[in-house]
Amino acid sequence: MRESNDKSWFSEWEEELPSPDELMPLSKTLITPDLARVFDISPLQREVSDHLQEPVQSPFPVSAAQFADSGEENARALKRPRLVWTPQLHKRFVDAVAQLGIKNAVPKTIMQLMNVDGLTRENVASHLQKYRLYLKRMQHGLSSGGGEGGFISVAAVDSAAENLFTGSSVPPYLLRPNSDHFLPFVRVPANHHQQQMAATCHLPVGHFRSVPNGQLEHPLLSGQIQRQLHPMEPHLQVRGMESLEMPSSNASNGGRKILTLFPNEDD
DNA sequence: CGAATAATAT
DNA sequence: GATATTATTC
Repeated sequence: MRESNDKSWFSEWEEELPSPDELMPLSKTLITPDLARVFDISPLQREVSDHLQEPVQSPFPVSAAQFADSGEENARALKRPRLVWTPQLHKRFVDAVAQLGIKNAVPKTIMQLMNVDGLTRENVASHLQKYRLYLKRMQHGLSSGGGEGGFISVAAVDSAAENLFTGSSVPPYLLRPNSDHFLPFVRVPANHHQQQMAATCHLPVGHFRSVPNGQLEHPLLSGQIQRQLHPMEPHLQVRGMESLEMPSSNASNGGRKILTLFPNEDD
């Protein structure tokens, strides 16, 4: 309808627009440098993909940590965000525990060895509690199993995992990374010298079908790439068919095949 | 320190 | 709304 004299008001409108350098850049932080310093917020929040040895930076999304301000109850009011145990952080944790040995692996020493900025003893204590529960259940789950010769036969498989694999439903830990259901992890003699951690589980034979390259395919695994199996073993992941290995000797125990999942190489 | 329990997050 | 994860309590 009214197209004709739009040019004039548009020009006026355009005149009043702020110039480019009057605009706050999209990337500009909303936290002033002063505030950042006071609350120990790193300006760039480097990725934690650090080179080994370097202290890990604060694992918190926004690390509102040190209440080093001029004594106000203000400081007490600020609560730090929940810690997220990323695989990197967890790796540090596991390494620290392993390095300390079971005797000295208590929250305080673990925390010190981890050397992570902003990590508290309580953080570690909480995680350690969960980690111990995991270890306990894992030990309980696979008590006996004498495996030599390529593969370990797992006597007792975690009941939840067993049931879910036996039934026709898709196992939840392949769908939901955060499920507490887990596969039992065992030490498996690797091809040559060293042992390595691996997860084994039983799968119904009928669900497999052979594919030309000699490997086996399973409907629950196809398309499942880079899926974490258990929060306590974040480095163990299903990697499509590449991680599927079948012991021909063990091929038929009770109508099951044993699937072995190996951890990723990268670290 | 660690188990139990509460509080959040998904 | 249940479950998993993290925090807090004792």
